[in-house]
Amino acid sequence: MPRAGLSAAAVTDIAIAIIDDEGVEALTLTAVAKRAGVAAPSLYKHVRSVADLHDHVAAHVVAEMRERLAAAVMGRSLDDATRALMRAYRDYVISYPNRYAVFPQAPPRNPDLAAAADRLLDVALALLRGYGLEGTQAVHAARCLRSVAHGFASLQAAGAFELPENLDISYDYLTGMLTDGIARIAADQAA
Amino acid sequence: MPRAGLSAAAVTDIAIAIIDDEGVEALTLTAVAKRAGVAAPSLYKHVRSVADLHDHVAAHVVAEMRERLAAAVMGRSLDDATRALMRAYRDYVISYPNRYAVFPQAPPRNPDLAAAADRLLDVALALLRGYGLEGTQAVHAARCLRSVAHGFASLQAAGAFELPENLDISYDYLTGMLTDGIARIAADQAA
DNA sequence: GTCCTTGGCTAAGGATAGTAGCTTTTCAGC
DNA sequence: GCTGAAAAGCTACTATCCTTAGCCAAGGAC
Repeated sequence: MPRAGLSAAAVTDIAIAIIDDEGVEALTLTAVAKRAGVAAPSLYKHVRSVADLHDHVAAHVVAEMRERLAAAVMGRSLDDATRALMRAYRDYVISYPNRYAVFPQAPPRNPDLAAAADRLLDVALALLRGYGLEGTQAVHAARCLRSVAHGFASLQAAGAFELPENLDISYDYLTGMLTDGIARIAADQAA
Repeated sequence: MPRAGLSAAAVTDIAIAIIDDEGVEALTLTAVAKRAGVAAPSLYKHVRSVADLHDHVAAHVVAEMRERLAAAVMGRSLDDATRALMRAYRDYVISYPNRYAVFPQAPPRNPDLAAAADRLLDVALALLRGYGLEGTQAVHAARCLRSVAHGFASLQAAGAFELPENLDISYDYLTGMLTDGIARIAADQAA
């Protein structure tokens, strides 16, 4: 039995490839094993469980998204940065429609995943700090930002928007709501 | 073997009870059969498959939500109605946190479920018509409404908002963004 | 060259969805 | 009331998936 040269990272990569090709519901240990050219139980040398594999994939997705969002806001500020962040968020979903399904919604109990999520949140908080938002008001603004971005992204990833009307325009309206709303929250903070 | 007196509706009710009690991931035919006091294969007399059962539950949830939203906007118009709709949307999630997880995001292929979803959409479209929104602009506005309401609701249902900051305030900001945004879309339509 | 860690394997067990085919209940129609 | 058929149960079985247990070979450290 020649070694397949697997590793935790390689298994995660295969899992992501499966998700991209066949959707998140196709991600089973059997499917991973088949692609890796290995018997299913062998995967347990690299992965604790299927849930653990899911967490690894999610951590990868969150980190990848954080990179993109951070790059997008880099060198920008205020509404310009907010628009860039929203654009990057949606671009990610368009690039990898199936990956967004593993994006964690509940606060993750897996520490690595939680750390990745925190680093993603930091990007948003840095953006909001540019508006002078701190503390309580920053929390409200972050919740709004997250709700809007996630709401649209999850619906788009799920294929909810069927009508022929231009999605870019819809998203521009949504982005405009958000920038105006953040300005409002910042004004309340100043008051 | 005395009859248990099951029916498709009774099975759906049991499924909903399981979701309420234990979450959507606990909904299995075995669990339903146990509560119904029946062997698992017997359920196939009332249900086509587990996916079919899911669709029935989803149709129930969508119809229930439509009733609540329709009642909330009744007798109101414009921003007053929008605020009432948003409030009712969130109240539903608070009432039945586990049920929202079966809310269909992708356009359902099950005809009954699709019909229920259409009737829910009608409530939103009627609301938007009050703003003078029709056609393309109504589509954009409906997408915004849906994204915001769904984004916040799905995150809240998943338990995403952990911080002690008052959620009502966050949601009020979000609602304010939406009413302002709809006004903007309506203004663009008038232009 | 030997030894130990590592990464494979097969075998097996438990949960779940679903099918096949049988039996009993129930009830409509006579 | 009897009868016959549809409806609603059942057991037995298969397939898929996750997971554990325990064995064996590969391959590097010394």
